[in-house]
Amino acid sequence: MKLSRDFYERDTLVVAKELLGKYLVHVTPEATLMGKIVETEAYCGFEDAAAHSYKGLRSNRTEVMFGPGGYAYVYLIYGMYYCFNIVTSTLGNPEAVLIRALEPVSGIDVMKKNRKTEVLYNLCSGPGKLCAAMGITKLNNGEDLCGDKLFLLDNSLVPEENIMATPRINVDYAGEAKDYPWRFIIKGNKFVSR
DNA sequence: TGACCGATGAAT
DNA sequence: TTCATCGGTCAT
Repeated sequence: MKLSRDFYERDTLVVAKELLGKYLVHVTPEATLMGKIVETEAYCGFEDAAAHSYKGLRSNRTEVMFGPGGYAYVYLIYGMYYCFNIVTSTLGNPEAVLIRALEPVSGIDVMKKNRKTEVLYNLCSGPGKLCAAMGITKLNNGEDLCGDKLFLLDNSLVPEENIMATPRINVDYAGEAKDYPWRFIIKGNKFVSR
């Protein structure tokens, strides 16, 4: 069953945790690509110095974060990698969850081709990697995740005792916000980033 | 119009 | 731990 708008339009930290175990699906001409979410990071609007929307910075890039929840925010990093985020909270609240790692489920042959590697554990174990594997590019920016092309499938909640929270990755520039425990992983899962 | 730089990845 | 890398962002 597809996740609906009201799943996304809630507290970002709650959504980041509850996204663990859900399935990300991308329907492409070549294959239907699917992976289970095993690692997320929350980015919370105006007050989060690590967020692109810090202090309410509103630009062409961040515009989609200000819209309703359940839309894709895809941006280019380091001039060569894409990162896929899910916009959370409601209209006017620029918050999002970065998807950092997936456990490949289907379309694995195509993922291997997209990533030019045969190593299963290396296919989606990082934000740039999973975008390459899943065929997600800036063309998907602003796409409605309640549509039929790029969406999420429900799955049972991961029990609290199987979730681990840690500080976020590569946000050393963010002052005290760099230590917020807003990265969530499924404890013991072998497909998380390093 | 252009100076600046990053929510990474891969090799070591 | 280090380092290559370059399109895009944002302020002008």
